This record gives sequence, structure tokens and C-alpha cells, in this order.
Amino acid sequence: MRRDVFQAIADPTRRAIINMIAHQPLNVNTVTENFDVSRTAVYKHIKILTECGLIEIKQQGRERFCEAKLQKLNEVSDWVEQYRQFWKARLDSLDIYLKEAQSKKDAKPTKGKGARR
Amino acid sequence: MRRDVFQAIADPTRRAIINMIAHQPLNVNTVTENFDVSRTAVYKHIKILTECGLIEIKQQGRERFCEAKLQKLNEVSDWVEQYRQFWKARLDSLDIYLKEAQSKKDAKPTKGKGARR
DNA sequence: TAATTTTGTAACCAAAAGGTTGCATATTTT
DNA sequence: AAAATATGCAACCTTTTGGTTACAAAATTA
Repeated sequence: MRRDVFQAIADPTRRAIINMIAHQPLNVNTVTENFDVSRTAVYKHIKILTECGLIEIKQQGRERFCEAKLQKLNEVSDWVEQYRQFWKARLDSLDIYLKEAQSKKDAKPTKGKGARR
Repeated sequence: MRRDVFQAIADPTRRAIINMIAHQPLNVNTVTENFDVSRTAVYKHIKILTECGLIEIKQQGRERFCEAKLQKLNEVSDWVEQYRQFWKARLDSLDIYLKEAQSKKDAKPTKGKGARR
């Protein structure tokens, strides 16, 4: 059971849930009202979000309020930002690379790498 | 068949592929060499990444070079950043501050200048 | 030309994901 | 106490996902 934040935000319903409770904590039924699927389905999404740390559930009487813990999105942010330099700096890098590869190949042909397995 | 960038980066193997080719385009076999799964499995991941626009494949002879198109990560970046205010605004107590400092320390031990070409 | 290398893809499989209904339990409300 | 409300969860189902093997085709090498 993989429970990381990348997998958690992959589902559009879960992203919508995050959006709902980012502004204010809501109980399970209130969250459910905004979706076409059953309460159980929404509950499962909430559970997944809880398990990866994106939300926290606090009991209040018979209700459970879901509160967003968006610090966890830092994991995603950090992963994405490490690549920003690449999409800013590199334009048309393949052509450059292929030219280099071609001249290397001319000078010193590569040996076969062998088939896997 | 949902093919959005959030779903694409949910899989750890696909994130690893992105990381490999972010620095330079590689052909399919070279990408495969770094994983324990079959070439076909890797190829499927590459196809998914292509279908959502995160990479592009360019033929050169019998090889296909996979080039990262990381601009697409802007979709993820934008989605995450819209919530930054929420998790920044709530850093008001000492223990939250300390917790965040600790996770930063754990998450990115090397914060150097980054790759340079 | 024949063999090798690199890739694309079909057919198939097991496990995970996302959904449902139904029921049990704890808390209000009446 | 009885009814209503809010939730947790088991059991089950279907589709998707991630993987495999096997084979075909194109390009390169010997």
C-alpha cells in the first residue's frame, strides 16, 4: 500500500477535496455533498489523504472535521522545482546533443551494449 | 484513459525516468538499463509520459531518444503554489517551525548550485 | 546477404484502485 | 427511550495499472 503524496494528489477527486478543505475544515458529510460518489467513496479518499499526511481528522462530537495539512505539498514542490532550471534553460537541447553524439560516434564507434535478460 | 501530468508523476519509476532524461536525452534501451523491470514495462512508462506531454521522442536511426519537456511540470507547480499561502500562514508556533526545519533537513541534504552545463 | 540491435505492440496476468451496498457503532435530538 | 445523524468498515465488484512473454519490423553491422 503505497501512500505517498504524489500518489495521493494523482486522483482528481482527492485534489478537489484538498481544495475544499484548504480554506476551512469540514466534516465528512459536508465534503461528500460536493461529489457524485457515495459517502464511502469520499471517505476512502479522505483516509488516503490522512495516511499520507495531507489532512488531519479531528473529532468533535459525532462529527469528524478534516483539516488540510498542506505543508506536505512541499515534497511535491521541492521535486518539481529541482527541474525548473531545465525547462527554463534548455531549448532544443536534443539537436545539440545529437550533433555531439554524432561526432563522437565518428571519432570512436560505440560497442554494442548487449541485450537485457 | 486519464493522461494528466499528476497521474503521470504519481509512479516512482516514471519520476525516476524523468530524472534520468532531465539531464540529457537517452534512448529507450539506455533508460531501461537503470531499472529492474523489462524493457516493455519501461517503454510503457515512456509512452505514458509522452502521452501527457512530459517527454518527447525523436527518432535517430533505429534509436528513439527521449527528451524531457519539463515545462509541463508547470501544471503541477501552479497547483501546488496556489496553496502555499495556506501552509505559510499557519506557521505560527515554534513546534511547527521546528518540524518543518527538520523535514527540510531530511528531504534535501544537498542544496548546492545545481547542475551546470 | 545474414546476423544483430533497437524498438513497437499484441496478448495475457495479478494486484491495486475506485466504486458500491449493507451493517455496526457512537452521538445527538426528540 | 426511540429516532435520527454521522461515521467506520467489511464484503464485494469492475476497471485500471503495472508487469510479463512472444513476436514483428526497421536499421545497423558483420
